[in-house]
Amino acid sequence: MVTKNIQTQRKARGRPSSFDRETALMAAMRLFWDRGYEGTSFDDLTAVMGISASSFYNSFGSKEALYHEAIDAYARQASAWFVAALETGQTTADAFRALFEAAACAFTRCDSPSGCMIASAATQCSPAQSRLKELMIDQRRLAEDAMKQRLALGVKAGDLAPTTDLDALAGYFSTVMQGLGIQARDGASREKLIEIGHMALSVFKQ
Amino acid sequence: MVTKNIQTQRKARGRPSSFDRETALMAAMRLFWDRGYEGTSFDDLTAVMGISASSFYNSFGSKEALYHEAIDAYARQASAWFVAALETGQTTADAFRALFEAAACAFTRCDSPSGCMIASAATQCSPAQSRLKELMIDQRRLAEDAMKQRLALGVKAGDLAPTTDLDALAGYFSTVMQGLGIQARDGASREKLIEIGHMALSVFKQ
DNA sequence: TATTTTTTGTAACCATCGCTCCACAAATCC
DNA sequence: GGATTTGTGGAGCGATGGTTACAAAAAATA
Repeated sequence: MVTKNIQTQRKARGRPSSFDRETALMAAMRLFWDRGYEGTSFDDLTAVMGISASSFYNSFGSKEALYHEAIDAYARQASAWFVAALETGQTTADAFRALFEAAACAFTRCDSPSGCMIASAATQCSPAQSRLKELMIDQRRLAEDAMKQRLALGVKAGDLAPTTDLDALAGYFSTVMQGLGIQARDGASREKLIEIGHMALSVFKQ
Repeated sequence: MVTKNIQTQRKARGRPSSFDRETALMAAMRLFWDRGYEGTSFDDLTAVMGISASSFYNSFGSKEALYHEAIDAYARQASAWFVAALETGQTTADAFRALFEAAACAFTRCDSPSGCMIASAATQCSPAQSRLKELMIDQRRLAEDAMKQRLALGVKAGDLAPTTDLDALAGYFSTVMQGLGIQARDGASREKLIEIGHMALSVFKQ
């Protein structure tokens, strides 16, 4: 779909784009992040991206295709701090402490919409968007899996009891993470989110 | 807005309704619960309510007014188990254990959409629905306040340390509750939700 | 300069959205 | 029965949704 410049020497034929694709994609991502798929209209998108309808379809195919790209971009960006945090510290508790602190920061950046684009997406939507709904469920599952893997590492390291129910614990942390997304969306401060994250770590003690 | 039958003796004038208002409202509530406000179309509503457009406006005023009624109905129904659970048991921990178990049950009933109608509503929506968004934020705040009050009772009863940060703890439980709503929406089983709720209680065992 | 390739601007398209109007139907009151 | 009141059915409205068609514009190639 996207024409690759295999030979950077050869210049592109045809009329050049008047906009930067990546910049436009980021703008679209933020709008989707803030308003969700159904809450974001086509006109809002083209306005914030600074392009016309024809350029939109020429470059991104459709609204749904653009949403997919936006989710991918967000997931890449989010998994950066997500994975990095989980690799922080010595103990499993340290890692999850870092994870929640990173989430609290990511969910309350002044240069982005609040909360998590994935956590609060398509929880309620029309049947026409059932495919997107499933996609978001998968994305949330990916995050939960990543947490589970880190917990398994903790068991292997003797950090956690071998009897630890990894699925349940990962589900618990995933639940807190998703809840944090909603709290952030509702205007909770970064400090409040961090405090909540710290409280969630009390499952480790005892 | 609604005509009250002050004198039950006197029969209602005019052509009688061909549908039961409460039944239609419940049907609408479930559809909104499942699809959200923007995800539910006018035609979907009239279809599931079994009435025509004119009867719809005659009885409910507008889509938004109906949504308000639906939210009120849900809040009444939900606060029933919510408040009852918080009054359960001796200790504060008992009360919250009951609360999470009640939530787990309420969020996974086969005769209703999964999850919480309020927790996952309008987290992402178009600016046109900003009033509804604020309404939902208020509703979520009400739940958090109720939890905070129960925690304060625990301090008064000597159940919790006087130094307990009630706001933070209530925020934490509220976060877990909202996360449970998303988990349920994603298809988590009742057992999983209960397990997660139990883990959330570990904040009590210092 | 002519040709080819790609992007852009403009103007529509068609379905759906929430909603209104109005003539008619069905009940009570006098 | 006639008047009054209230609910119903159906047609259709203006606005907006996402999408497409088409020709002009701007670049490389020949």
